[in-house]
Amino acid sequence: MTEHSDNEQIAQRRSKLAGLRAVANPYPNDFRPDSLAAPIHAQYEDLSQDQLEQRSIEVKVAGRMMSRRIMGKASFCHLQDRSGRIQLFVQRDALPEGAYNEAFKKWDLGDILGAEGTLFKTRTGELSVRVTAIRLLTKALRPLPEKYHGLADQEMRYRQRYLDLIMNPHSRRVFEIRAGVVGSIRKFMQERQFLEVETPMMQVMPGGAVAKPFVTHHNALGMDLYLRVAPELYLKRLVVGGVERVFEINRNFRNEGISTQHNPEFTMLEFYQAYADYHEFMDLTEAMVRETCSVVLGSMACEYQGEKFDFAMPFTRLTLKQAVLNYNPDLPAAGIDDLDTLVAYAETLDIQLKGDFGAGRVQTEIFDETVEHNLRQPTFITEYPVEVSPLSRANDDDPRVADRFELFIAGREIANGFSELNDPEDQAERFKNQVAQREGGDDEAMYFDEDYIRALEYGLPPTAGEGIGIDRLVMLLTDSASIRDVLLFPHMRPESK
RNA sequence: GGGCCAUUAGCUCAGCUGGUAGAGCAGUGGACUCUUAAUCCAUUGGUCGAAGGUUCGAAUCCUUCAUGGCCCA
Repeated sequence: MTEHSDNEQIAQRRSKLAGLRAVANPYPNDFRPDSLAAPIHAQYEDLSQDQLEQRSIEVKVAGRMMSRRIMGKASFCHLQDRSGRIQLFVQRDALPEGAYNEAFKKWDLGDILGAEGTLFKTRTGELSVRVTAIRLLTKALRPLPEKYHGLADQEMRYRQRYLDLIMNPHSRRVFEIRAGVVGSIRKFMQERQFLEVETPMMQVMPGGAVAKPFVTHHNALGMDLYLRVAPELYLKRLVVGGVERVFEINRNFRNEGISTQHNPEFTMLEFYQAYADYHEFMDLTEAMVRETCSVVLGSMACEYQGEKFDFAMPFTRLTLKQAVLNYNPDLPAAGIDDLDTLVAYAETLDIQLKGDFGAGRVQTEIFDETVEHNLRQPTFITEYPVEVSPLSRANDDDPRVADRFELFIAGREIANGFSELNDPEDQAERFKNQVAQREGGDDEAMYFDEDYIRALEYGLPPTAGEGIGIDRLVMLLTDSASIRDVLLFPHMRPESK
């Protein structure tokens, strides 16, 4: 069906494929490599050509042909496997009659080959395989991007990630680091006796975060379901059930705009620990960030977009009010809790406020506008207003603030944690407030979750909880400017044709 | 949602104040048994993102749309 649109090069490859089909199956699956490029280099790089000659090391390698230099009756080419590249030296007279001219020379860049031979060093010192047998394992019908510049078009890199991965080793490296981050965090949690669980992605009532959900439909049940915006309420049900340390690393879905910081689906770590509070979780978070960074980067520092970040030293801790005052010298400290003062000040900043905002909400708006992007080195902001923390425990000394923190690095929110609200009657009141906001037109506000209240009524032990944005952490550790760079298949609008 | 920029051969990119489309790589044919952005000779390949408009004439100017990027909300 795409045949009519084939360009000349694809048409040529198709006709080569037809020729191959006439002789044998052009997609055999009986070649088994016994070596990988990178380990071959690691193990034998230091041997001289004489030593290699003496030891006569035989290898079978497989991979995609990325380059080829034909010099008459002999050729060099590079195979790329999952570990890297290895050069092959292919000589007509070392192969069976016809294999060189009738097969090898007719193959194309991008084809997947299997080769067998002995290791040697070229005159320029590159460890290579002197090939004694070579086969085509998969014919590639489409030509690869240009060998030198590679695939540069960002849109194509996202839409055709497979091509990006073939052409850009750095891109592959980003996703290896991503896997390392997730693996390291999982190990970190398991070492501390947290149990990994999976809770529903499709929920009858979305909860656990202030966000717009996606709606889907269950045909057999004849009902709408929501894709979760957070696993929070389910994880706390598990703590009620006695799973005193629990975590989940999984996808959340939020029906919001797309930007370099936001993808409709993204990955969060959420974890809960009974008999702990938010202070202990700040300590835990510091330890986790340090360990993750040193596991994946081998260092407790990283560089992001030209800026250096050091995780070795203690993270700064600052209350939200103090941070607001620090970055807004014109705001009188005496008026930090006074609604009229805050509103008047917010208006000088052109911040859009709604009539029902209390002092805490206005403080938060001022914080978002003036402070957040300035928090470069790792900084915990504590004592968020209860007004913007519907699931957090209120502070014992000041009921206006919650026992909550957020961690900022490079001006971005990385983590959000708090001592959990485990008073069912207080929680029910706060749900009612959320429902009132929803009825007032705020479609990000929460629903009243009766079963969650029922669970709390059985008793949620005093608990600390936290969420960490994995994508943003990976961006930081891979020096990626856009969340799309750390998602294998970021959301894209359909291609225009 | 708003502003700016981009979209030309399979890929990476040129294309000036409007005059009828180019390079490198890749491909094809030829030479070449130590190359590595291999080299040398020859050569194929285009609905210039889409649709309108202005003009004798549009890749180029204008409008709308599509997709992407960056900045802002």
